[in-house]
Amino acid sequence: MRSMPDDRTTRAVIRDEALRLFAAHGHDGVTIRQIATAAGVSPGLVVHHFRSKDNLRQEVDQHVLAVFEGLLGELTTDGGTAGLPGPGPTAASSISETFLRHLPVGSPLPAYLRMLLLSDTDAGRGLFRRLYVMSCQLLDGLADAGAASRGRDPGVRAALLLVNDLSVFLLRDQLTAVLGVDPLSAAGLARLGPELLSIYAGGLNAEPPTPEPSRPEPPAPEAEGGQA
Amino acid sequence: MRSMPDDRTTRAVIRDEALRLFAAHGHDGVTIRQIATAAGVSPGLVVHHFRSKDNLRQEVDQHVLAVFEGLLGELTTDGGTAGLPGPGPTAASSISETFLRHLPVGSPLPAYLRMLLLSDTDAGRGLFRRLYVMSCQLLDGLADAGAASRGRDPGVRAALLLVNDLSVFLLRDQLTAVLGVDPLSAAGLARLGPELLSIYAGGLNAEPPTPEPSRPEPPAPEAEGGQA
DNA sequence: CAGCAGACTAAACGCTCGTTCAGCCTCCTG
DNA sequence: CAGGAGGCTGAACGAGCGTTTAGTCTGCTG
Repeated sequence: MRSMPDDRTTRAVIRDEALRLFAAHGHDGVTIRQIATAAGVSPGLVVHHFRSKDNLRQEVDQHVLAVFEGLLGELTTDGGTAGLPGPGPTAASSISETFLRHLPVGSPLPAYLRMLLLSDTDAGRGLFRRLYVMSCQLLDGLADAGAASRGRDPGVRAALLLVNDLSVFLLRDQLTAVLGVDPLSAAGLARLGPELLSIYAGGLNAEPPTPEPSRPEPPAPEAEGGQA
Repeated sequence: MRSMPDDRTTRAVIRDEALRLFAAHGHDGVTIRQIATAAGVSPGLVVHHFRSKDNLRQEVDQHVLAVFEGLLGELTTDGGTAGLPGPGPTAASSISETFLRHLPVGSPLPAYLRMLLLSDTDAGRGLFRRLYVMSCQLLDGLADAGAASRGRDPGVRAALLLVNDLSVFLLRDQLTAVLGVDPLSAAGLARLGPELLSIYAGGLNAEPPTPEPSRPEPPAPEAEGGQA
């Protein structure tokens, strides 16, 4: 090893490149040879460090879930609604948003978690269950604080709040193409947040505070459409 | 051809089996040999009828989208909110629900559309754009009827309503595992619908009409209990 | 200095993939 | 009845896959 540009071991480099590629193309869409090339090593070395491709997949899964849990720990010790000056319901819509704010911008972690959630694996089901429990606790907290009602069926309401939050996450690219702005970027959140907040605060019939009676515009959603 | 159990041509049988398998496992998760076996023919015949696997994929895509458009035509001529006696906002939450009611129960079409939406292909992007335009028109109609407000940013509000509707669709299996009932079955809709309607009608703070102040239930969603 | 352990590579194995090819059988037509 | 067209099969090809193996290099240790 003549020159090591970073302080990660070769094993960690392979793991990180596998993470990045898995996140982008899914577990089955990536070959050991691609991972090896991305990490700058030979395919044999990947198998030398991790016993097999399936074992590498499991190890990356565990690593991602561990980082995720660690991040969750930070967020709860910080205080769930810290940093947001708005009223209660904000927290309900910020599970993924708060999560993203604590990650480097180019991190492959969100995409990996998205892939896991959609992957029909035990890891994905466990992750969703984890998020569901969190959503239940969050709704319970909001209800105790008087910021929200538990509704007729609290378990269902918590599930709805969760999947609605995740939908922006899962359809991020599609929304970007249609709205002209990444919904999870700062600019996107500035546009999406108030609208979602308005619905959660007063339902679909509540009137918008700012007097701008512009119509919805079905056509011309193309890139960077500078609409209202 | 000694005995043909149905009136479809062999070509149509291959196409339908490809549709079913693609819907379940994605385009890259299915081999020509699997499709051939499912259709009861040899792999060579699949290539004989469709020039290549990629061409078969495109043809199945087109077929699915054509059926989808046909169904959309039926729904709009039937009248958008027909069959639903509830108030206005019902229609906003029933794009996928109304859609599903017009399909045979075991139809692979929903799963195929889900896969397309998540597939990062031109077909998927076109489908989402189509749904977005529909959502914009639907919000516009609701607003004209006084059933909903266009909000501060109608384009964003329409997008949010769409992705929230789609989220139940995309996470159907995960919700089934957690709630113990398929959210898109009749029983599931009976549980989910009122809750969503309540949020859309009055926001998160509106009190439920039935006096059942039970707590949200984080534990015991279905089979085996929660982890760390 | 001898030798062992571990990081690492290059080559090759067996397998499955999409695709091709030669040929059979069964109609339909002249 | 001759003959061509098309549905259809089984075998085979080349490429790429995950994995195995043999062997090289390097640094540590006795």
